[in-house]
Amino acid sequence: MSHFGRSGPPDIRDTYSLLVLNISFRTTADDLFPLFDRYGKVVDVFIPRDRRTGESRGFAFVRYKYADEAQKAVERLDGRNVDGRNIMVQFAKYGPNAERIHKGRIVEVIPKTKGRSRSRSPRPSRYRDSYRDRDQRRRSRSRSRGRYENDKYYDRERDYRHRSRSRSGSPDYYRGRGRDDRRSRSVSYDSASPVRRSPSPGRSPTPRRTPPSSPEKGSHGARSPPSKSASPQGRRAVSRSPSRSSNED
DNA sequence: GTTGAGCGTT
Repeated sequence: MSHFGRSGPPDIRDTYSLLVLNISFRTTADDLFPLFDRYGKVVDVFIPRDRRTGESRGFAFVRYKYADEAQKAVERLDGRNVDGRNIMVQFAKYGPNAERIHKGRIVEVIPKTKGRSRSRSPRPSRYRDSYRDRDQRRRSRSRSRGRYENDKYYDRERDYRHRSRSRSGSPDYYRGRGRDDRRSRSVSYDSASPVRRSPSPGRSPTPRRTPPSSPEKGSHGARSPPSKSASPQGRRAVSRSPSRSSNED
């Protein structure tokens, strides 16, 4: 537990980040710290976890104080069996802000001023793209892909749950969960109950009161002629097409 | 309770 609460990134300016992949989902930073600390001075160990479930994503970041120790840890811990899983230790390739990292050390990709114009600050607009890329990869990580080898089953089940909720066709279940969590912020992660929100019977998302246009309005002076005066067959044959009559409900 | 390519937090 190196950072739980409000301890952000300590200092990565003089540290070397190692990426540990293929770790168990229940492996915590405390389990990796003593293991990596054996080979050098570990500044901090961070394991990205899911914001919804809070579980580990299966990889961790270990920051060493010196590069030689980090290199040693990579060669020594790479391929080690941790918690029954063969972990893969390697130098981090990208930084927290998607900076280029060489040998675990952050090498700024900013163009060299070389006395050209030191006052000019580069404005890398890659923040947007980098975060977008991360989100896409993150949501692509589904915990159920091998089980649903048949896409039709997966799609059918997904549609079954969202058939009446939202037909926006979002291929992600994050939408529904995100909205549901957003609407009830008082719920905590550990206190999250799997209970579904009670369906609102009086749910009327589109309270359209007056129609935007009435073709019959102004023609006869009355938009709703008496039923006994006008037969439904006559109205349907005039204003409604037989093919679109099924849409009326 | 499940899963398994990849690159990170106040």
